[in-house]
Amino acid sequence: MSQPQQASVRNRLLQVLPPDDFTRLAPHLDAQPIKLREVLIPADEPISHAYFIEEGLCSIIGHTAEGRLEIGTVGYDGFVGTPLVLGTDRTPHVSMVQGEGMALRIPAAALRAAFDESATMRGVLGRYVQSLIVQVGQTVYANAELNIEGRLARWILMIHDRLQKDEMPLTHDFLALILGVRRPGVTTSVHILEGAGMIKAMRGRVRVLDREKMMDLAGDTYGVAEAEYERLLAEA
Amino acid sequence: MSQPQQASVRNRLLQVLPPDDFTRLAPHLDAQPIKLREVLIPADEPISHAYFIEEGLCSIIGHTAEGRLEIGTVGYDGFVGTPLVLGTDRTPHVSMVQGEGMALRIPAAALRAAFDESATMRGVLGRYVQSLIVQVGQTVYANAELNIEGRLARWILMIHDRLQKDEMPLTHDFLALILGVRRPGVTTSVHILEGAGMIKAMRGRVRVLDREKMMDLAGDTYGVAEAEYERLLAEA
DNA sequence: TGAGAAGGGTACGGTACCGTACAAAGAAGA
DNA sequence: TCTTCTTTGTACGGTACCGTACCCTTCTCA
Repeated sequence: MSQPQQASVRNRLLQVLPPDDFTRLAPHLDAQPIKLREVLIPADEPISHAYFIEEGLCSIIGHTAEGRLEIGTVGYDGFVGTPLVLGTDRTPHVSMVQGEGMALRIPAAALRAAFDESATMRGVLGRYVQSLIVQVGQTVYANAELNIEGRLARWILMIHDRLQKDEMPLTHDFLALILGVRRPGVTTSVHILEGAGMIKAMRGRVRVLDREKMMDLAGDTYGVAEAEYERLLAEA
Repeated sequence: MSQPQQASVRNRLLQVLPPDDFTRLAPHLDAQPIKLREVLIPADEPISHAYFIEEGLCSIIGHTAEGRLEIGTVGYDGFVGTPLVLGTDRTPHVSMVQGEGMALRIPAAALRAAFDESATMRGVLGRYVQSLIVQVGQTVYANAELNIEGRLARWILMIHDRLQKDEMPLTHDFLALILGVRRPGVTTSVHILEGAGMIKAMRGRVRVLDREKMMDLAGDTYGVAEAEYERLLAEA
């Protein structure tokens, strides 16, 4: 009997679901380890499962012939596979694991059925989609207005929220990919953040030291989406 | 008897709705002229109506203390007020009219009721939200990877699709706001596009001359979202 | 018709970031 | 311990865009 209990799940969406709704999903939830660089949702292919993240981190990535770029970040605050609840079975975006952990996986059909049957379920998952839209909107803003240091600070803050660990595995190369900048540009910015005492950088790892200072750097681009998320999840 | 007939609406979402769903909405649809700079959805306030655009153009704008920036564009291809179908009544984003026209307005409660009652309605409106997410994702990409000319070309193409007129009212000042760049930067880029025969610029107006060339400039940032929209609307 | 406003053109120094290249240092396996 | 790969540090010229400033043209309206 490995069905998850609502009291013991870490995913915040599953936590706030009315018990009836959770019961609807529980028989179909399947605990799965998620591994670094694993693709949970491939591009333009039928989505077989949605993943409620319990631990770890997943990026929603827009890719083109010329390159790729992160457009959204999902942790234990949400799920990947939003197209399923938006009435379609595929998307041009890739969802890829960026931090090891665990997810509760549910078959597409089961999620859709539950979504169709329950208005409260639609409310919770819909509001999460809304918060994701706000997050992506903030990313548009950040890419347009902030320099690399600011974007780096914003991104580290977002990851810190979702991993809930002060130390995270991050190479400069990976950060360059995510932020859409040169790798040496990341190196310089990492030094600036480190010099200001915001982080401690080690080979392949970064430790968060001072969130406040990073929030100053990120300015308005950090906080709006986070506040919206909290507001939306607090709604009945 | 001023209720709109489905055969005569120009909004593509209303067109593809099953007749039963359209009938559900029709009694509540109210034809409204939309005026330049009019705010259809204010920030962080209860949304009273959604607007299915029949003609004209609306921008979804992210604003902060330091500035504002367009994150999405809606025309006769969609509607503004997406938070209503995502289970909430407000959003930090502003929806503002950028091109005069007309919209079919519907009270929030009526839209929500219809959304709740009909799975097919959820499908159509949900898929539109998905296409909007893809559009915003492409904007993230465009802002990160393209120079001003490219972003300008992309934006003109998107507006051209939605206004369906070769000539559109656009000041450099406004373009600078939308693209998040300096006004003189826009002037230079407009000249480049004009010199390449892509557009003809006049005081306060721009005429589209050569879409193909602009698509070359915009590269991958134009087309993905548009293809996704067509695919999604074609789904049963 | 003439004043004011709105829109557009141009210039100039400054800088953030680019593309590229190469070397040093840490980790991992033989 | 030596080799090899990954990751990080640093340098260099080039350029796209910035902030700011000023002037000219076109439109509007009294």
